[in-house]
Amino acid sequence: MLSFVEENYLKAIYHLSNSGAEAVTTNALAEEMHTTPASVSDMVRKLSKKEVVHYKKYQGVNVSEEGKLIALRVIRKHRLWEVFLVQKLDFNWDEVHDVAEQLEHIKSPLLIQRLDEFLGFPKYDPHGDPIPDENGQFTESKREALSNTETGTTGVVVAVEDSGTAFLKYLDKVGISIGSKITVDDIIEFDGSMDITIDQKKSITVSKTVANNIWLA
Amino acid sequence: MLSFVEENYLKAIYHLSNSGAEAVTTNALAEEMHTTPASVSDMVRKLSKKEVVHYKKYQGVNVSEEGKLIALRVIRKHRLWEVFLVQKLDFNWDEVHDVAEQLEHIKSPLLIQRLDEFLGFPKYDPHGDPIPDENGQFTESKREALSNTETGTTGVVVAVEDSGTAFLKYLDKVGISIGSKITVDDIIEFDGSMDITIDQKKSITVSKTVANNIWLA
DNA sequence: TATTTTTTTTAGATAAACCTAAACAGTATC
DNA sequence: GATACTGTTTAGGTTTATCTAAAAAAAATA
Repeated sequence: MLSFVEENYLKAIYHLSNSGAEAVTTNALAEEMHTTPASVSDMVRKLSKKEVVHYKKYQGVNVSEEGKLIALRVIRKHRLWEVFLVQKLDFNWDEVHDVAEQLEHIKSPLLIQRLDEFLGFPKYDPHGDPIPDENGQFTESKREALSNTETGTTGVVVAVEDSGTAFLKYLDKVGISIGSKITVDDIIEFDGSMDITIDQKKSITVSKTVANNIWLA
Repeated sequence: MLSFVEENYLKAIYHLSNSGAEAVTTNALAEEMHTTPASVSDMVRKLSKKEVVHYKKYQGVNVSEEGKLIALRVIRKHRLWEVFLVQKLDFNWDEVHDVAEQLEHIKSPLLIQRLDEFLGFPKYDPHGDPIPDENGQFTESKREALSNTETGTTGVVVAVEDSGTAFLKYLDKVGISIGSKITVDDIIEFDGSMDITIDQKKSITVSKTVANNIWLA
């Protein structure tokens, strides 16, 4: 049985190795965990002894098969709680993260099973991120960053890459949410910004940075 | 901000001083917390420095006004989560305690406020124990043990004294739950057992022991 | 290739929550 | 009132997760 802290490290390692380099460096992990490289070295050695990560000195870390499953179960809990908070308790999607960060560590398989059922077995969280099942399996879906599409493309927003408050507030302001239908009207070559129409009503221009953070399907 | 462990000590001190002696002894607290008297001494000194308990060496402990409010807020969270587990996630009332023991330490005033609202501002948990408000105030209610009533009395079950699995299973079997309407048809003087009617439908006989553990209002 | 810089690890310390063993305070018994 | 007993506290040690400072390894640069 892993501690809260160990679970959080595992989640961070899984997350980092899923978004870039194959081996997660000590410094990157220290930054992600808001701690020092020295602390990371200690913890990683401990996780390695528990066989939930693969680790060789100076070579970075990666989750083991067992560690990956543990990380995915924590992610599952996190995302199910986010659905609960938004759908049942009327939280805004930018208010849920800190609370879900706590709730994800509650240990009770029955609780998660019942919560899943209560929520109607959701497959995506309020940010559009997929919810793995208890075996760590995702319901696969093809998706594409808005910034990768061509003029004339139409798609539905299924996820956002950046879950930070600032970005979500911006999306609320311009009227984009999960489920919004977006049509690409024009792409400005100069800076990669895009003219888009939201739900066939409102037309706006979004920067390349914004377009990079919106997933369509 | 208190740690999980400190919150649990505070809850235990509050609980013990509310059910017996005025000053809680080190040994009693050690037993309640499943730890050693030495550990209790350490912790109590620490809580005293934080001014959440009153403590003089060799004289036992008691919660301070501030400590009492903290303890009551933890109890509030515990009981609200119990209501959630039973009402929304279909837990049996004898399955909720361990999970609520974890959930009670989640720190988010907004979460508790919204949960309270979602549950319809319940005043009692599934065992009939009263839920304090955020200021530690209980909604007072007059209640009476079934065993203390007279023939002809009608009342609603508002609480059970014994929350053990065996008793709760028995109540489920005979069809008594919180909210059941009970009419006292006859009292057998010989052993104090009672003939009662449940919800104006089913008539059964309950022993004095059972009647002692059911609260009516 | 030698040297500098960056990254990573180790060494040694700290705080929280616990432990065992020993000392001390308070109470009961003779 | 001295002695024994029980209850409580202190002393010293452990584990977990952190830190700073220093050492070691790897990478970058001259």
